[in-house]
Amino acid sequence: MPERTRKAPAQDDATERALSRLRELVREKGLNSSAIRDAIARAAVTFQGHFEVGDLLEEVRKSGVKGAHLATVYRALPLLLEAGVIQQTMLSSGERHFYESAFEREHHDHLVCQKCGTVIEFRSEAFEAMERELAARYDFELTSHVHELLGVCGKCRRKAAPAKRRASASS
Amino acid sequence: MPERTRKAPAQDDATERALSRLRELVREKGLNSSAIRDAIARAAVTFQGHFEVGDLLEEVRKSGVKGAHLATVYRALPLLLEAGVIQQTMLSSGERHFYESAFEREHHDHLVCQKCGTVIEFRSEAFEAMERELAARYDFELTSHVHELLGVCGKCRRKAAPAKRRASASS
DNA sequence: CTTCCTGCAAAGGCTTTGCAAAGCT
DNA sequence: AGCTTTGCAAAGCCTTTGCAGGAAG
Repeated sequence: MPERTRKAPAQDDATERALSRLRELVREKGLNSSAIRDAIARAAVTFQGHFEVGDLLEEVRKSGVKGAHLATVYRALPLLLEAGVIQQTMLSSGERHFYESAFEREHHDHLVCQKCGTVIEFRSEAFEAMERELAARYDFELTSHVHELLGVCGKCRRKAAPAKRRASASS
Repeated sequence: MPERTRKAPAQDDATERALSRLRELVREKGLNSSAIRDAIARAAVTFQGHFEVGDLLEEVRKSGVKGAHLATVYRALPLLLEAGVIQQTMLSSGERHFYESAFEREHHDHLVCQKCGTVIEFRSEAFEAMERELAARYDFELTSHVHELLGVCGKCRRKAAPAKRRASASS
């Protein structure tokens, strides 16, 4: 198979490191390790893009684990989050719960096209600096943030608005 | 009864304007007006702070409308949103759906204390400017955004930190 | 009179939980 | 052995929908 799921050479290592980290957390908590949970973690780290719980389960099953159950994925999620393997994202008005791989990735935020659903990640040190400043002003200790810009991408705009001739409707 | 729900003199006017706007939208859509929906709208505009659907229903009932039903509130929500009477907010990781009055209010974002739940609103033109710039860079036309800073407020920090001498807290 | 609105109840999604069996250490 | 983990099914939220009667235009 041509490089379908192959990402970058460093990625496979990262997956392993993520698994180690998860196992470490599991050990710290005095829990047991489990092949299924590892498979879930692996699927989560390797997942390209944003996913929902069902997507993750599907991915796990694709990876060979046949009996995996949705409840099990749900039960694994808190651990994955705590281990920093995944993080929650808030796409599209919070109607659904999305996650994405978060291991050894820099924090980033999202630009979401409301027409085609395209998600673009962006990172801006300037934003972060301003956030820190703002938090300080309110005597807050920041732990995280959510920053999502909703709009319409250029492609969709050109597709939808070729009849843009300043007629009636505005804004 | 003393000024319980009295806010500012301009606020009552705003409530009426919000109602007018809603009625206008209703008329445009060829729908009927209804006392209950107005009561829901009124409760929404007057609501102090963020609320969920249940809170809104409660408020409506407090206002004298006894039989109001949850389904009715749900059915009114899209209209209130479209009329710009309320807007959705995305507090605390999108696990629940919050709304807040949005009529004739400037856009603002939130700073949320994860310990005590306090929500502080902030507005920063600098942020907005940067967002516009960033959107432009990606050829996006912005329609809205979500920006929420999560952290711990000073009060909670001072409350929690000094007593931090417990030994084996497995938390 | 026709169409919309409402309460009620039932149905739908998604997520969590109780249980007993199977698995890890 | 003594714990955790899992599948399964049932229970739980929150939200939506179908229906019949009441209200608005």
